[in-house]
Amino acid sequence: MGMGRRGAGRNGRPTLEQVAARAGVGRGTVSRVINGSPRVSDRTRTVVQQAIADLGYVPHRAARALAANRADAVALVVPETEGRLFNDPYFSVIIRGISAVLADADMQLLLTLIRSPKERQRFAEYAAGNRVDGVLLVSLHGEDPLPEQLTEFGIPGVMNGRRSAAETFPYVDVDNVGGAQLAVEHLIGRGRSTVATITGSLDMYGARSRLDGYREGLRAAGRPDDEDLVHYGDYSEESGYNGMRELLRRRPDLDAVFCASDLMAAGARQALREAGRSVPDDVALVGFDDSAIARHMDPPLTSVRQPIEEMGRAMARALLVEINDAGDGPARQVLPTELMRRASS
Amino acid sequence: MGMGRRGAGRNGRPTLEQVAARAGVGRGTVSRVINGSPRVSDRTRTVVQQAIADLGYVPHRAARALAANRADAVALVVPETEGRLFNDPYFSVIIRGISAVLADADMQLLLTLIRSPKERQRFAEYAAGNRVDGVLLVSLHGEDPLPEQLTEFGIPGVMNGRRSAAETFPYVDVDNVGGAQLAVEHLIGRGRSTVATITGSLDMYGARSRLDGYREGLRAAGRPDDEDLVHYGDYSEESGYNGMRELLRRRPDLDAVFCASDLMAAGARQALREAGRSVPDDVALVGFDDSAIARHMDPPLTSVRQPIEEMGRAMARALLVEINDAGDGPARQVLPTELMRRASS
DNA sequence: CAGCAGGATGGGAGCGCTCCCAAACTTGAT
DNA sequence: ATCAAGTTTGGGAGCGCTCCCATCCTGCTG
Repeated sequence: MGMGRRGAGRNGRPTLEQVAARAGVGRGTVSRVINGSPRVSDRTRTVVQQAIADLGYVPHRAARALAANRADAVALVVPETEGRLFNDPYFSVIIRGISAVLADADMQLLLTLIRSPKERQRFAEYAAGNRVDGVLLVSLHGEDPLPEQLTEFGIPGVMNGRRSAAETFPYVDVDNVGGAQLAVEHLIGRGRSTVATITGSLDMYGARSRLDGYREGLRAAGRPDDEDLVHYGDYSEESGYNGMRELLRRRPDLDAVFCASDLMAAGARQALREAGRSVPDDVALVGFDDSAIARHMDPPLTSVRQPIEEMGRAMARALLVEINDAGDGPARQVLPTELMRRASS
Repeated sequence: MGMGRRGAGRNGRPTLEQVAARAGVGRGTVSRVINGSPRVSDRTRTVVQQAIADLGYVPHRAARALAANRADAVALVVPETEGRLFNDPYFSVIIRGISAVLADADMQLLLTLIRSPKERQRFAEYAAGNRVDGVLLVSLHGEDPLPEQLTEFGIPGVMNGRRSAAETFPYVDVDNVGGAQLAVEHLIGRGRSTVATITGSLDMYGARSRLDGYREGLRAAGRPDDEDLVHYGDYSEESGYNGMRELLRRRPDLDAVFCASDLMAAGARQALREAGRSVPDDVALVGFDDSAIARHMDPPLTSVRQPIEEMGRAMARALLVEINDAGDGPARQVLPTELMRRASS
C-alpha cells in the first residue's frame, strides 16, 4: 500500500508533484509560480517554468477547482423559449464576443440552453453548487426570476438587456431609445412627413424603449405624436405584415415606417408590395437589428445596428470584474447604436 | 486538529458524507445509488434517495471528475477562420441539437472557438489532458489536422461533414449529392432545359459533392453535362453575382441555375435583376441551405434544406456512444436532404 | 445447526491541486 | 558577531468523490 506517487498521473500527464521534483522544489512553490504569486524568487521561478515546459505540464482543472473552490468556468444561459436569438446571427456573434474575452482570462464557457422547467431547475441546482463562477444571461423573458435566484445564491451574473428601466441586476444593453430616435430623425431628415411605427412586444423593455425613441424623435422634430401612427406588433414577420396593412388603412397618407425589428420590416415590405406602394418612393422603411435579412431585402433595408459582439465582450468583462472584485455595485452599461443607411429610405 | 468533516461543504452545500449520515449508511452506498449501481438493496436505495431529496444534494462535479478521472464534459470546437457557421442560423441550430442530447446525458457542453494558432495550441493541450471526454468538430477547414491529433491522443471525436470521400474520422454529414440532384431534377421536372450551376469552393468536399449531384441529376435525365454551364464560385454572395453574369454571357439561353448556397443565389438573383431577367419566368433559381435569406428573397427561393438540428443530435449521440463503448469502428452517418419549393422555381 | 456462497455495505486510500503554517534562509542594523 | 524582521520555501491537511477490498449479512444446503 501507499507506494507513494511517482510516474505520471492516470492520464499519462505529468502532475504538479513531478514538476516540483524535476525543478527540485516543493509543490507549494510550483503552485505559486503557476498562479503568479509574487512570493517566489526570480531564480526559482525560472527553474520551475523550465520544468513545466520540459514536461509539458498542464494543470488539472478538476483538481484545481476542487481544491480552490472555484470552477474557472462561466455559464451562458439561453432560455430557449424566448430564443429570438436563434434567428439572427445575434447568438453567434454575441458568443464570439464573450468567448474572446473569456479565452483570454482562461475561463471555460459553458453553454446551457433552458427549454423546459425541468432544465431550468437543473440549471438552478448547478449554479447554486458553485459549478460555475458566474453566469451570463441572454435573451431573458419579461419577468424571468433567474437573476433574482442568482443574487440570492450570491452568484455573480450579468444580463444582456434589461427587464425594466429600474433594472437592479447588472446588465449590458444597447441604446434602444437612441437607435429608434436616430431612425426617426433620419426619416424626417429625408423629407418624410408622416412617420408611422410598428412596435415589438411591449412586455419587453427593449420594445418599449424603441417606442419611446420613436416618440422622442418626433418630438425633437416638433412633430405631433399621433396614436394612429402606432401599431402594436410582436416582433414577428406576420405582425409586421398585418401591422402595415392596418396602418395603411388607417393612414393612407403615411410616407415612412419605422419597424422595431428587421423581421417586421420584411413583413411590412410585403404588405407594401401587395398594396402597390413602392419602397422607398412611396414609403420609406427602416428596421432594427441590421440582420442578414436587412441586407438581402429588396431594396436593401436601412436598419439600426447594435454592436452585438461588443456587447458580448462587455458582458464577459463585467462578469469577470464581478467575480474577482465583487465591488462597485452592479455594472450597468448601455452601448450606442448606429444607423446603417441603405436604399429603403 | 483535523476537526473531522461535519457540516456542509465550503459552499454551504451538502456533501456525499452528509447524505450518508442522514440516510444512516456509508459513503460508498450513497455513491452507488447516485451512479445507479445495481448492487444496492431496494430499501436502502429508497432511504438514500429520500435523504438526497431532503438535503437537496447535488454531486460536486469537480470532485467527481477528479476521483473518477472523467470530465463529464464535451467540447464543441469551432475553428473561427472557417466559420461560415457564423452567418446562417446553422450554428445556433446545430447547437440546439447537440445541447438537447447532451443535457439528457447530463454532460456539459464546452464551447471553444479557435481563431488563432495560439488558441489551437491551447485547445490541443486541453483535449490531451482529459479535460473533456470527447470533442465535437464543426465546420472544419480543408485539411485541418485536429481530427488526427485527437485520434493520436485517443480522444473520442465526431465531426460535422467530411473532408473527403475517404474520411476516416467519425462523422455526421448530409447527403449533398442527393440534395443537389434533387434540385436539378426538380428544375428539369419543371420543364427547364438548360440548367447551369454555381459551385462552392471546390477545396471543400461538400462543394464537390454538390457539383457531383448536379451532374448526376443531369445524367439521370439524359441531359448533356456542358462545362459551359458550370461556374466555379466560392460560396460568397459576390461570387454568386459574378458567376451569374459570367454564365449569362456564356450561355444567354440558360433558363435555370442551381446555386450551391443561398448566399450565392442571392448574388445571382441580383445579377439576374440587373440583366432584366425575371425569376422564375426567365430563369428559375434554386439554392442550398434553406437559410433565412431564402425565405426573404423576392421571390422566395426554392432551396435544399439540411436537417441541421438532427445533425447536431446525431453528432452528440455518436460521440456519447464512442465515449462509452469505444467500439464498432468510427460512426459514419449521412442524413438526407429535402427540397423546399418556393416561388423561385 | 454448522457451513458456505453471494449479495450488500462500510470506509480507507487516493485523485491533483491550493491553502496556509512553520521552517529555513536573507538582510541589515546593532 | 548577533538578532530582529522580513522573504522564500516545504509540505501536511483537506477539497468531495469513486474505487475497491474487507466485512457483514442473508438464505440455503447438508
